[in-house]
Amino acid sequence: MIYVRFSFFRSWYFYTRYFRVMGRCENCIIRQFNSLRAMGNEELKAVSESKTSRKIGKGEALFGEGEKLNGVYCVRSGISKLSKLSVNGKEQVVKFAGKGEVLGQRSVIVGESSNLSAVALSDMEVCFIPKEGIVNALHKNPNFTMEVLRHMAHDLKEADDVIVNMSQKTVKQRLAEAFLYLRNNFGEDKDGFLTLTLSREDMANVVGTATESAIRFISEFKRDGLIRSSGKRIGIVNEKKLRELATGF
Amino acid sequence: MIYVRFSFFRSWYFYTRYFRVMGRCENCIIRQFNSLRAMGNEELKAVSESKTSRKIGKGEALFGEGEKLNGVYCVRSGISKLSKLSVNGKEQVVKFAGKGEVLGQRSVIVGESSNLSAVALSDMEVCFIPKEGIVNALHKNPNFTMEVLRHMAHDLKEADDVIVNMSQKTVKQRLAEAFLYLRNNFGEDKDGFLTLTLSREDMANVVGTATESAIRFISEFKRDGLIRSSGKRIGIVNEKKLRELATGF
DNA sequence: ATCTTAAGCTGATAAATATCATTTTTTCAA
DNA sequence: TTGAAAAAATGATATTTATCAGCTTAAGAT
Repeated sequence: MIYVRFSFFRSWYFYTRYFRVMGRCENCIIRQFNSLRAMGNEELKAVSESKTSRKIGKGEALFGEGEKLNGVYCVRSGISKLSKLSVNGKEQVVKFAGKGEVLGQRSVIVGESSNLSAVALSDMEVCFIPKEGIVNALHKNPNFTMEVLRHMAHDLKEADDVIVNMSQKTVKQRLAEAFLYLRNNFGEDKDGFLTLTLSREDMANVVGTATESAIRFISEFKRDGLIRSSGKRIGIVNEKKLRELATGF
Repeated sequence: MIYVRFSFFRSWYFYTRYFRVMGRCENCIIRQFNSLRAMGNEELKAVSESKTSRKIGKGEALFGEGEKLNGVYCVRSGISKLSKLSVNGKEQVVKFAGKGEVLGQRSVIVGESSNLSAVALSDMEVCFIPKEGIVNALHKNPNFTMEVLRHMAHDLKEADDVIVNMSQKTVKQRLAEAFLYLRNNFGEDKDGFLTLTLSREDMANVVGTATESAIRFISEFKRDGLIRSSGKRIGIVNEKKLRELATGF
């Protein structure tokens, strides 16, 4: 008997460790940041019951390019990169997603497999929401659909901006912009370093350049007093100059 | 009396010439190609009554970057480029829109002014649909909203692909790809030339390079027998090789 | 038809960026 | 702590692309 209870306890522990039920969606603060806030009570209840929560370690993948998604991921904490691999093995980071963002929406909506891969850049807590709940709400709740549409419209505009930047700005300008973006979107810690710490390689893949080139410009920025660094961590020293550089004066 | 009738006739002629009522949306074939097909009868009737039709001459603008849009444009014929200007005056073409496509949707949905400008690359016939009809349908008809969402999801995926191409492919590769794209999407005429004829400058702005560079590669493609040209018109000669070039073998 | 202007083309050169090779530093596991 | 492996940094060089200048051809207006 004792053995049974012990075993039960162990499996319960295991369960909560790897598929933690973090509580009810209705009470989830994260929801306020994304389109799920437009869901009705009934829908939210259904989602809450079908969702599972997971922890993703730094470097682990949420899903890969070309993978068929059976639902979306709602980020509770941590940051993930969304990227695409080319034939020659080079990676391009298309977007970062942090707290409150929903990943995989696009694929679930059009019913295609994902065109991007999602990899955790820091330890993450995410909720997995099976697609049925989403698809159902999309067909029945115009407010929700509208909200999702608004988010997608926003993403599309951002993507257009990235295209223009890619074609019209130099690597140096894009790099400067990337640092400002990282600070605006993910903030900095108490020591004034960017919260999101990226490897030089990742940085290069955001900006769309060779790793060595990224490193060279980062060194140059340091020499010129635009940024400072401690290990991988990078701090913005002269925001004004960085901004001037990024916009081309 | 006769004078009155004559005058009436004249104004009617004027009206149909410049704001031609092309018929009822319910019967419009174009609708089959875009999200408007998901509209209900009532909604379609309202749209049909509020819409106006316009002709746009080659080179004229449908709307400019930063302009506040009071509705969307549905393309009946002709092709338009959607592009963005940078501070230094360089233009980047982000997308082409031909028959059946709806322009300005994104801006109307989020209620922002347009982030892109739309200029006719050939004479166009478009229907202008005031935003009220669209917004109304978006809030009341989940099917329509869903359809718009699907289109936007598709655009977003395409935009992501463009980002990756911009950062990972050479100008030559992107140019080869552009020719294939133009053939796939807008076809070729009876003589085997691409239907959509672009200036070298526009071509460069699609690919994201300097006009001279685009010209150089076009010359090279001609020398290598990949394409041929007659004036501005360009014909694809060796699709296989172009494709190999574009994908990097 | 011709004049004018814009577009297309080409060469020379400069600038930006990638690649390869090597060294230094950091990280992390034994 | 140390030693191996990964990441970062740097130099040398090659490649790609942009810029500038001049020249030719095509197109549109009078």
